[in-house]
Amino acid sequence: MGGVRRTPQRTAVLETLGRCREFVSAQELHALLAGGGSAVGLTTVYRALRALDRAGLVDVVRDETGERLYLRRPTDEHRHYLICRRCGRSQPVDARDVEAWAERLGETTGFAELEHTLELSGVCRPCRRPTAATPNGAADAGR
Amino acid sequence: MGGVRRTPQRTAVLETLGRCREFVSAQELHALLAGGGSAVGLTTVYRALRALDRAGLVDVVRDETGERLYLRRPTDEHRHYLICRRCGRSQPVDARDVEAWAERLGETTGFAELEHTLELSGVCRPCRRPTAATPNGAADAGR
DNA sequence: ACACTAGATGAAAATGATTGTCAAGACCGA
DNA sequence: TCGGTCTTGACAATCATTTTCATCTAGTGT
Ligand SMILES: [Zn+2]
Ligand SMILES: [Zn+2]
Ligand SMILES: [Zn+2]
Ligand SMILES: [Zn+2]
Repeated sequence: MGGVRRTPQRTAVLETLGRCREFVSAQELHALLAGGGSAVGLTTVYRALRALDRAGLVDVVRDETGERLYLRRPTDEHRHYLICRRCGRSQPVDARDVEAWAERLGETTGFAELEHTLELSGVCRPCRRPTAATPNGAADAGR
Repeated sequence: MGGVRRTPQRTAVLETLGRCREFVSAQELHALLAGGGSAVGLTTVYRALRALDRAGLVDVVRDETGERLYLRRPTDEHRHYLICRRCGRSQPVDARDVEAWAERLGETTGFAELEHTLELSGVCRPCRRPTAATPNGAADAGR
């Protein structure tokens, strides 16, 4: 009985997501899918992403509005990213120190089943230009 | 010209928030205010909380649904909290190591104006009872 | 005390991501 | 091939938060 079933929709979602080099929202992914032939229902995109999240195959961050953004994860352990508030570019950071710190937290606080989310943001070098004004060359690359 | 104006509504929001020992949502705060004589419009509660946030007078966390929760901050520097997923109890943690780590991140990555949010959750000791069943004594304290 | 105006209020409507519904369709083992 | 289970997707429903906009007011200057 039962198991996760292989369907063209899920395949499409995973493939399209895999092609994305930056974090994308469910809505954006849905649009991308619609654009490239394979139209998948928005509801299905949400469900697929949630499944991928549970399966640990994607990293999830929330932007300032609370919207969830997904990125296919290369490794098998969770990561944290530094994301540019201007252009959306993301860069994985080495957070092993934080991971260790978080782990230790369980022992010192008496809390169990610890979980953590760490959102890092800033302004990347390319996005930092002299005086303002300039509408930023490659205007808003991506999200 | 210009400035923040002192109004009874803002006073009420700040006072009521100050009385809360745990994180509360804007909606909850609005209900509390309505309960205790001073009725303040929901919109105003939202605006007041946003202002308090900008002023750095409150700590803000987002629960798993993305809803924002506020707690009046005792000190003048930001803090991180470990929050129980069962009862909502919160406990400030010493995150100086993480703060230092985050600070260093700017130098190594070239990103500027770094910001970070760190959400920690777990299950507190009182919420961990033998086998399930028992509806947990002080059933759901708070949120 | 009075007038004046940038700020502030709040009821109601809009927004927008996410989830629930449920009938119709597809996968896969027997 | 058959049937039960898992999936899909159009659409409606949620729900926190934001906009709108007409009305009010704190606070400054006269
Ligand atoms: Zn950038
Ligand atoms: Zn981590
Ligand atoms: Zn607890
Ligand atoms: Zn911090």
